[in-house]
Amino acid sequence: MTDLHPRLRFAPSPTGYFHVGGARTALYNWLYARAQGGSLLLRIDDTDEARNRPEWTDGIIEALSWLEIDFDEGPVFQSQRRERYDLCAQELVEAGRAYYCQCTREEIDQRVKERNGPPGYDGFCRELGLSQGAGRALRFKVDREEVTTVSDLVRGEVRFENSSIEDFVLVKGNGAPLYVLANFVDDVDFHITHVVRAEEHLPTTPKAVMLYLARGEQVPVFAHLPVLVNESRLKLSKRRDRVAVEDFRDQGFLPEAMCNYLALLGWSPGGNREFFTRLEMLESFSFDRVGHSPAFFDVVKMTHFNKHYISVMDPARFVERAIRVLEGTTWWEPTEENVRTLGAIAPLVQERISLMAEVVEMTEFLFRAPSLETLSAQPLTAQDRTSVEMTLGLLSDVEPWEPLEIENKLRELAAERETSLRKLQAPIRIALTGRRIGPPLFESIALLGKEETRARLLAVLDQPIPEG
RNA sequence: GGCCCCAUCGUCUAGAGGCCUAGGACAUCACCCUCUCAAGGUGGAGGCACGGGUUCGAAUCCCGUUGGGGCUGCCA
Repeated sequence: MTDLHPRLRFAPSPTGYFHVGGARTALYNWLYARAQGGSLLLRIDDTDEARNRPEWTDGIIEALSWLEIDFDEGPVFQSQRRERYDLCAQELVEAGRAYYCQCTREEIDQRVKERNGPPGYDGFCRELGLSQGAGRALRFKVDREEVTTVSDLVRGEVRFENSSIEDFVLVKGNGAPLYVLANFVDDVDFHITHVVRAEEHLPTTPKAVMLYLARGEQVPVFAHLPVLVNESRLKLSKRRDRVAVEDFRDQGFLPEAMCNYLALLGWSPGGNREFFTRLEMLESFSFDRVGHSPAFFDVVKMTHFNKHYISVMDPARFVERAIRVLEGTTWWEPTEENVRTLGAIAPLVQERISLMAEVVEMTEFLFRAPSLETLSAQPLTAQDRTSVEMTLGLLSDVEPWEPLEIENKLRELAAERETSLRKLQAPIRIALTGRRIGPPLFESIALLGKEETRARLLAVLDQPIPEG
């Protein structure tokens, strides 16, 4: 428990995509370890073979690296440490701290019903002296008279009456170790000093503490983080809620935005600032500033962080990322000219979008003309047609072909037609981009080039005039 | 049911007895700016769950109530 060199671990269970709650836990572990000059271990808690899959492990590791959460050691796989758990179990039996039990779930429930008492195991096999055998689970002998205290950096001392804790299972009937046992053995073997995890683990923590005490090991310090909840204030669940880090990444969330948002979900450095670099978070992080109540995972607010980080991103890096997004379309060709065009429009796009995926709809018009369907879905009024026709005539005189010149011409036209630039630009934008919103029009026209602009304006005039 | 945790605007939070007529951010509404959108500016609405204490003084401390959540698995 020496604070000079704390040792922490993040121990996800590979039962699905990487959960944002897991990401938050990993981040807090990382923040504390780095802030204290300690070390961080990655452990894969894959003791439940029925629910784990190797590809999930790969996904978790990949997502962690994407979030720039790095580890000093690991990954360590619990599935490969079976003999350590078996040995510990055996020693617990020899020391009289654990015993084999052959009760089935049905039998236990039946007895609960008969005695009409509290649910849970009643210690039926405690004094039977059963030996190891097929179908027999190993249970820890809880000292009913004692009180177990958990020292938590977030919540202080939490007391549990042992009488409220049943003789819990350490090893399954098929010989497979359970979380409490494997977790304890590993944390001891790897000299873990600080256990940082979500609050849902708090009720089982006294079981771990009992194991430490029974084996005469130094009990680590715990830090239980508030759970993340959905809009119904229920714990975020993989089944019900949108929680996969991979999904957010694919949609165009930036790792720095996610980390910044997640850091502030349950922790606050105080004051009114909300944007923090990793270094700044690290400098002010501490568990005594972690909140105690469940926090709503708000994608809308995270999107706000994302928009900010996109807008301040290094332009070259933005273009790089934008290209990766465009590579997912059918029409993007990575020619030198296209990359140059993208680079030119990039700053205007960068300050507008919230998600990287929006690059597609913001830039598509530069690489291909709007389809006939798109145009016919937004028919021009007679007035708009005249505007487009006049624009067409005007634009051939523009020299040089620069945004400012184009703007001046269109302003003149608006004045001439006694309309606002606002109204004038609308049909032109539709004709050129097929959309009502997009990057600033004059820059867009300039980038499109005189010929392409003319061609698209002519194309829209070719559209049939709607009835009425 | 039992055990544990928690409780400030819709949301995330600041607040560690007087600085609070409770601050910020997201979301929301109005207005301004404006070639669309975005950004920006100004302003508005919106909260200390309730009841008792303690104290000269409580969002802050204590107790209770209510409410919410977590766990209650031979999952993690």
